[in-house]
Amino acid sequence: MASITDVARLAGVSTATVSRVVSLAPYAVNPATRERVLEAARTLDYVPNALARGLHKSHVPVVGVIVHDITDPYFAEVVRGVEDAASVGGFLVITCSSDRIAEREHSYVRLLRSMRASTVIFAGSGLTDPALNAELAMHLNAMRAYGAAVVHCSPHALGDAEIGIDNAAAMEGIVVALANLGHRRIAFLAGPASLYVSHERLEGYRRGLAATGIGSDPRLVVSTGFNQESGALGVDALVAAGAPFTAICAANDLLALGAIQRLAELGLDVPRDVSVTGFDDIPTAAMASPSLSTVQLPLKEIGRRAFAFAERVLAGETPKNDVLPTTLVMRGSTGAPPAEAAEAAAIQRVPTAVVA
Amino acid sequence: MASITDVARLAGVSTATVSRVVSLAPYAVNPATRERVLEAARTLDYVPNALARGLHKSHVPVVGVIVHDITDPYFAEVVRGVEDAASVGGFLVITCSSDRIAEREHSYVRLLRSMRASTVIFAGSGLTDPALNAELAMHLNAMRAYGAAVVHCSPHALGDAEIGIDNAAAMEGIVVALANLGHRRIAFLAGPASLYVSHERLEGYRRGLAATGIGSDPRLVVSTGFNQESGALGVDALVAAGAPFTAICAANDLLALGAIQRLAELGLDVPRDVSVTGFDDIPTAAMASPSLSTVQLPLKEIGRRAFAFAERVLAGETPKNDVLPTTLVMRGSTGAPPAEAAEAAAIQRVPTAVVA
DNA sequence: CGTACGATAGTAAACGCTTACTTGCCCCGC
DNA sequence: GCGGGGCAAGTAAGCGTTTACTATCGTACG
Repeated sequence: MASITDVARLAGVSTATVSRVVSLAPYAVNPATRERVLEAARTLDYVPNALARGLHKSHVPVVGVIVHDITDPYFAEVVRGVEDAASVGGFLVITCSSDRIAEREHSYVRLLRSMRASTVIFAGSGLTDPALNAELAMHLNAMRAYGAAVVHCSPHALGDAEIGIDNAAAMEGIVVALANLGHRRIAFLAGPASLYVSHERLEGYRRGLAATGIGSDPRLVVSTGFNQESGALGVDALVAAGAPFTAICAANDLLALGAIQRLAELGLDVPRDVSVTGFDDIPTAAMASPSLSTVQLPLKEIGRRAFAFAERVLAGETPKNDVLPTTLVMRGSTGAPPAEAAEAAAIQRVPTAVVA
Repeated sequence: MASITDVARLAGVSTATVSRVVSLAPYAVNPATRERVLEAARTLDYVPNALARGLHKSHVPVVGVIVHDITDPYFAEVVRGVEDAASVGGFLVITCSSDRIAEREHSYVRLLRSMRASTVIFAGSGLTDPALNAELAMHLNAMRAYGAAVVHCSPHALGDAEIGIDNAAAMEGIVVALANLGHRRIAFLAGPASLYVSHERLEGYRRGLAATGIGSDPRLVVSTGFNQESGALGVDALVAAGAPFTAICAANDLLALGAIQRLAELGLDVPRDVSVTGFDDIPTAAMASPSLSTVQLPLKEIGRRAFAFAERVLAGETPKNDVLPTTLVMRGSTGAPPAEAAEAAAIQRVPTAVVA
C-alpha cells in the first residue's frame, strides 16, 4: 500500500506537494510538477488514506442514515435518495436499522460519532423516549462540535423535521376524500404511539373528521405497529371493538396492505364492502391488488434534499427547513360505501367470519 | 471533544493506560485504576476516535456492501442480514447502489478502499465487464493487503460465491415443477446478459428442459433487465416472437411480477391462461395477487453468513465456501396449462390484444 | 542596483490512538 | 541480603495527511 511518502519520493517532491495535487487544494502547483505527481500516483496505485485525512480534518465524508428498517420500502427509497445525492460528492452512506429500539438507535449514533461521520440523517420518526433523547442530544451536540450536520426527515423530540412533509394535512386530505366518497364511519389504524409521526397522522385524521362534520368514535381508532402484520391485527382489533365502519384509514401503506389481506380472509371485499387507504405510496402500493389509494410522498427526493441540506450546513450556511408537497392518489382500494342494507350485511358478516 | 489525553489527565494516568482500558486490550490494569479511567471517560463524555484507531490498525470496523439497488427488496434483505450480524461486533454497514454500472461499482470500491473498510461484500452478481474486473481486482488486492476481507454472494468474474446458492439447480427445479404441471412450452425471461447470475439461471432453465425432455425453442428465451418494467417488456417480446407458450419462467421475482401485470393488461389470466414463476421470493411475492410461485432464497441468512465469513477471514482463518439451500414454493401463479383448445384460443387472443 | 513580491516548493507540527520497550516496585527464595 | 520475576504504569515512536510557516528564485519596480 503506497502512501503519500512513496509518491513524493517517486516524483521527487515533498509530501506537501503531493498532498496539494491529490487533494485538489487551492494552491498553485507548477503544471509540470503536478503531472509528475499524478504519474507517480498512478504508477504506485496510490489511493489516499481517508482516515488520516479525516483525522486531520476532524471528520470523514460519510453520512449515516438512521432508519427503522432498511427492508421497509419507505426507508429504502429515502436511503437511495441520500445515496444518489451523496455519491456525487464522494460521500459514503452508512445505513443503520434501529428497529425503533432506543438502545440500538443510540448505539448507532455513538458509532457514527466515533467514526467522525460528517452527517447523520434521521430518516424515520423520532422515538418518544426521554432517556434516549437525552443521550442522543449529547452525541449530536458532540458531533456538531466537530463540524457534523444533523438532519431529520420526520418530527422528533427536539422539533420539526428540517426536510419533511405535512403529515397532518396530508392525512386530513385523505380522510376528507373518503368522506366525499360518502363514508361516515372511518376507522384509523394509528401506528405505534411511540413515534412522533403517528401523533401527527392521528391529528390529521381527527382534523379530517372535524372538517367534514363526522363525530369521532374512540372504538374506531386502534394503535398498531407499522408493518403488514400489524395491519391484519388492527383489523381484528377493529372487528373486536364492535363499532361498524365502511372505511379504514391506515397510518402507512404496509398497515393498509396488511388490512386488505385480513379483510379478504374475513370474506370482505375491498373496496365493495370496505374502502382502505394507506400513506407513503411505497412501490408495492400501486401493484397490489386492489391497488392502494394513498398519499404519495417524494421519498427519494426527501433523501436527496436531506443530504443537500447537510451539505449546506457543512459549508457553513444555515439553510431553511423544507416542507415537501404530497399528493393524494386514489386507486382501486377505495369506493363508495355499500348501500345502507349492504352495509349492515357486511358488518353482520364479520363476527361469523371471525368465528370460522 | 475530549480526547484520550484529556481522560488521561483527569484520571491522573498516562494515555497508554487509558487506551488499555477503553480499548479492552488484553493487558493487566489495576481494577482501581481502571475504574478511575472509566469514571473520567464518563465525565468527559469521551468517545474514542475510530479514525485514529483505524489509522494505526490499518482498517476500521466498517463493512461495505455493494448492491445493485438498495430499493430492490432482494438487496434490502441481504443488507439487513449483514447489518444484523455486523452490528453485534460494532461494525457499521455502508451500502453502495451501483445500478449495475461498472463505473459506479468501481468508484464505490475505491472509496471503500480509501476509507480502509475492513470488508467488502458483493451482494449482487458480478458484471461481465473485463475492464471493470481488472480495476476491481487491483483494488481488492490492495484491500486484502491491508487486511480486509472480500466476500461475494453471487458468481463473479473470479469464480464462485463464497456464500451463495445453486442458481442452476434451483432454476432447474422450478422448470421441472412446471413440466410436472403439464407445461411443455415454457418461456424464459432471462435477465441481463451482463450478469453472471443470469447465465447460471439460464443454464438451470436449459437443464430443466433437458431433464424433462422438452426441446428448447430460442424464440422462448428473451434477454431482459431485472426489474418489473423489464418483465412487462419481456412479455411483449415473447408475444412478438410469435411462439406459443403456456408458462413463463422469470429469472427473478420482479420480472415475474411485471410479466403478470402485463399479461393481465393483455387480457390473459394467470394462472388459467399462463403460469408464471419467479425467483428469490422477495416479500412482495407472497402478497401479490395471484401470489407468486417462486424459489425462496434465505436472503437475510446470506447476508449474515457473508459477514460471518468475513469475520473469520479477518480473524486469520480460511473459512470454507458455503452453498445455502433454496426451497421451491408453489403458490397461486402456477397451475395446469389450459386444455388444447383453450390454449389455442389464448394464444390467438394475444395479437389482438397487442394491437388494441 | 537594492528590494519587495509572486510563484513554487519544502519543513515540520499536529490530529488521536496503539503498542513495543522501559521503568519502578514489591516479594520470594536461596 | 540480594538477584530475579511479575505486575502496573509510563515513554515515545509511529500511522498518513494537511497546512501554517519558511525558503528560494526571479523579476519588476523605484
